Amino acid sequence: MGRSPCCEKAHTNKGAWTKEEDERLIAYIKAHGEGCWRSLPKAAGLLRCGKSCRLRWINYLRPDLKRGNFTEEEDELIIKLHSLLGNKWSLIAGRLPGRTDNEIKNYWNTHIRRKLLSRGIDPTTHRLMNEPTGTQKMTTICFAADDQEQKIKIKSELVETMSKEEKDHEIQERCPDLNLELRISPPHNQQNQLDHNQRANSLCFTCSLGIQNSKDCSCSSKNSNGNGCSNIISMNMNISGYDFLGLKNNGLVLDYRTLETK
DNA sequence: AATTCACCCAACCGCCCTTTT
DNA sequence: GAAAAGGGCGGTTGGGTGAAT
Repeated sequence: MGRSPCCEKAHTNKGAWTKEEDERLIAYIKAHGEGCWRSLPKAAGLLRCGKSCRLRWINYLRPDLKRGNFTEEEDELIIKLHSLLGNKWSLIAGRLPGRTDNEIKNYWNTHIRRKLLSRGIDPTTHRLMNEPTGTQKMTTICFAADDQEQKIKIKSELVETMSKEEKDHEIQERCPDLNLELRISPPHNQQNQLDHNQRANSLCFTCSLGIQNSKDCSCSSKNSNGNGCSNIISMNMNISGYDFLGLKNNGLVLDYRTLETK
């Protein structure tokens, strides 16, 4: 069974919005707020599809939009977020205040793709384009480097053509790389001086991704107050003022749960 | 000056997911 | 539980604009 169209196409305008239409839409949303896009056009006196109104508002008319060129920092942030999230433009936009998913998507396709290609980086995989393809494999985040079961799982993913030595080396390469606590944290003596309250506020990696109470979550098991964790990422990196993307964060913690909010 | 080409970006389309009935 | 409705997302398109010829 097909779905009914979102609006009556025969009686709706298409194409570029006029100034008058913009003003009507702004006035209506100022008076009534966002929401119920289906009924909005009629209520606002617009001959537009509700979806079209929503898009126009979100991508162009919203007062909190930041217009103008992307900064170098925004460029790098987009690249790093894209390497983590792929074409999840709305999630990426969630980390760039004032930017829309459509704007970022367009910017990616027109500027950043070319920029990466000029650096010899594949914009889809974020790998060097001359990197041998024989070792390409699925990316796995390893939460416990000395976990034998995890090593076996990774080993099974590695390509058949690799020798045992290569596979072992690959495992050695992968797990330490993912032990973010060891790599990014301040020196050990500083580590020990972490304020107890800071620890109490930290989240494990799975919780930072918004996956609370999962089997990988170690928040509740490590601390008497139920908050500490062996996979502390956000708090430890925050000490140096850089989030786990390697970007200066001015003391703000990157919490993936905020990626959902726009 | 006219034409062609390349680029940019606003807007549309169709699908998917979530919520409501 | 199924169907419908609503909203959101990513891919694509097409018109406008400036540069190159």
